[in-house]
Amino acid sequence: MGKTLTSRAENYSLWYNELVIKADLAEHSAVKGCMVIKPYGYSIWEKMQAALDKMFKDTGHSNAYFPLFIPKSFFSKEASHVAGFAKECAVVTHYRLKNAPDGSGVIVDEDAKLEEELIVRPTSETIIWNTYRGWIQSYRDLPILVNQWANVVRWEMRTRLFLRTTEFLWQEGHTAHATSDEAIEETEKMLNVYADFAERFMSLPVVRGRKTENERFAGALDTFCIEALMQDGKALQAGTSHFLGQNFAKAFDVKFATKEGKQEYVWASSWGVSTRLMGALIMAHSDDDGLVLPPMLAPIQVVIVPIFKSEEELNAIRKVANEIKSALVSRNISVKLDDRDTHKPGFKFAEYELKGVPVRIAIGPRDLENKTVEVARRDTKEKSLYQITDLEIKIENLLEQIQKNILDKARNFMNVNTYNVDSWDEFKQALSEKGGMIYAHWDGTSETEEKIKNETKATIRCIPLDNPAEDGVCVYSGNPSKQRVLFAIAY
RNA sequence: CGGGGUGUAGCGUAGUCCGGUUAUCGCGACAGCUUUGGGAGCUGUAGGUCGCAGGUUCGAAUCCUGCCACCCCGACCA
Repeated sequence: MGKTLTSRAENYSLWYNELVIKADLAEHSAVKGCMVIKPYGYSIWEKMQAALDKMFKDTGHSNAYFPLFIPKSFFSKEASHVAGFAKECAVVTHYRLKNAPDGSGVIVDEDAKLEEELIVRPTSETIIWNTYRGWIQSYRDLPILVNQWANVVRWEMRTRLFLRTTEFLWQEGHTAHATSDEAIEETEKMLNVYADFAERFMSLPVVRGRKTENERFAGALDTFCIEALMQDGKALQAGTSHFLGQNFAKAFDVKFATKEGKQEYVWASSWGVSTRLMGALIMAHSDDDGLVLPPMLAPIQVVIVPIFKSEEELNAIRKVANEIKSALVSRNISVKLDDRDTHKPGFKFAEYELKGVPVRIAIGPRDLENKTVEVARRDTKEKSLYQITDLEIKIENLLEQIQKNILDKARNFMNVNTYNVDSWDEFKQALSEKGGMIYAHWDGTSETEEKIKNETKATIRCIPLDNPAEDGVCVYSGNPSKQRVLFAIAY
């Protein structure tokens, strides 16, 4: 069979690439750096979207939609923002094609040059804040709590399916507030929504923290993030939430009248997660046999595989299988009955393992006699015989257990691979030997951060929010430090 | 964007250095029979712009030029 994966130990990055393709999540398109998200992969993304969208709505946000194109001049208005994104923008310069005179196809019509070029959005702060100017006059118009689900384009030099693609899907929340405190509160609230989502739905433990000045979002006063640890010991930034201060309000002249009748600039936050979460999900839990999906995000939670020798046997099993299916569906469990007679059970077992279906129920003639089914869980590969009575309740419990077990396993992995380091030699050795999340003292300067990055490739992922104060000396410079920060090699 | 590698049927590949009948093999697909509690067996059939575009040549998968895409390493980044 051609569907065996390269093992993680052999070549982690090859394993990842093969898994994404063989599990039918996505494939490369004809366009450099852009992927086709296939139905199975997209249905996982839809589950993520649905859960996040509900969390956004529950915290008072509404969805809206802003244009794909941004006038180039908008980017000049916030200096650090343009500095951060200028190098990776796709630019629309013309609006028309024409037939080539030599009949070789179509060419750009030079007569159709745009007066002002349009940028394909790499993020929407500028177009949104330009719009907000018209929406906000008074403190009564605030806060604005808006999210948009959209695609964005960042012309990255090196791409990888889901982890970094030229075009990607994401959501971006953009909020406007009357006070700094309120905007900061929003920034932190949404960071917590992300962390909560990661743990509850993705079974992914994360570290919440604050970015250093170097790693801050272009145009933000403060950037918060959640960082997760992948199985190869590298960290992955899984979501960010920014306190933008009044930077965009000033750039786009968005002021409001306070209760006292004074004109003041509006305070802002923005926050986002992307299809990169798919990459995090895949890399955090999957094994050498394929995908391992937490039940809450699995498109198919339970697959039923009949085992039969004859058409009559299949019919008898099908009757029981359909009863089980209905019982499970009535408890909101998504079930697929794979009664194809064109593939053998072993083939189906392997296929659903590759695709990460959390629970498999096999029913054969023996089971019909004994009123049992064979239940196999994807996370541990354990198989056991279940009495068919109240099966839906048992399966519901099992799904919860699997969800929890995957989280526990990931958390344990993170704990084992998180450690304190107190000297430079130890730091370098830890990075080259095991990777993982390293807590070390840092003198707080960008110079030191930069030097550490150049010498080891490790970056400060964040200054964790729940960081205890602790006196120490910087592992690199030996200068005094008040707390440890989180270092890792990152995706 | 710099360095290295790759591109031959849906997938994986031989052939490329050293040009020469009808482009190799396996998996998969299709048909039939036998099978079905961990990726089935046998027999037969179909499937190819050799990444794309030029060029050299009597003749190009093979040599030359340009381009496109993917993979790895760097720089950049969610």
